[in-house]
Amino acid sequence: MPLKISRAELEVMQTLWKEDNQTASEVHSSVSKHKDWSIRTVKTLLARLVEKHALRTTPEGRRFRYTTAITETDYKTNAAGQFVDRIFSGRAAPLIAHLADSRGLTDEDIADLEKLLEALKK
Amino acid sequence: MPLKISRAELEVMQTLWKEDNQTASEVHSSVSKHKDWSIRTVKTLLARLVEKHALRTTPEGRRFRYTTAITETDYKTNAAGQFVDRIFSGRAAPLIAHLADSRGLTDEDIADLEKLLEALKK
DNA sequence: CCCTTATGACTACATCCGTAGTTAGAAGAG
DNA sequence: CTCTTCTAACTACGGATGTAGTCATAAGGG
Repeated sequence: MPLKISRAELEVMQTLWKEDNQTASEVHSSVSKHKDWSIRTVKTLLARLVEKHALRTTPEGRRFRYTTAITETDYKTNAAGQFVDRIFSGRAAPLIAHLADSRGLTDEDIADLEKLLEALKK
Repeated sequence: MPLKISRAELEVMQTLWKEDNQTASEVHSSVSKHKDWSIRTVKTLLARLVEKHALRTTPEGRRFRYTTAITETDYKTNAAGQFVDRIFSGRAAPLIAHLADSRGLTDEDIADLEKLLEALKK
């Protein structure tokens, strides 16, 4: 089940990955740093994510706390795979080439990639 | 104007990037190798891509030929950029790490990346 | 105890997307 | 000239998405 998370929903997930187990209004405050959404909107997104089993709720008094049901790593791994499949026919190198080309990689990126390659070659 | 192309539309674009300047029914035949879509569906997608200015039409007798109005390279560069921004906060290295981790890179990928890094370091 | 407020449940609605169907006219088959 | 067929144009329709609004209710403030 390849779990589709929309752009707006992802914003909410990211907040909860950073700080798990928040209430709706806490999520709203956190998200407000980036997005000017009403509390309704945030709640709708939370509800949809619960439907999709990306979040779980635990009752606390008369409200909920939301906790992530999938890890950020799993999600990213999946998303990255789907993306390269869709756009780059599954090949990673062309993707990197495009990124390098269009926006340039930072020195940090390059250093990281070198380390990664070292590790891969073993 | 960050030109949104949906999955289905992308399939059509890819066909035209491979072989530009086709009629609707030619595109339909080409696409049929991968997707079991009716000619109607293909035409709808073509029309939507024209609306989005991703394709242009040239009349030929009483029908059209469709030509790409954006290059595959530009599209991919853009898509890759948006993707890393959205999911990986703009950092390429973590994306590669995820790909390497989850599906493994082919030897070819690794070789390509090495060459790329060589070039980048200069 | 009553009123305001916060909260979850449900509803709304325009747009996009996947996937077509219908219609009207041009062009070729006979 | 008539019938079939191909094509563009327009229409359809359910599900996902972005972005909320309404309603009933529980809880806390005075």
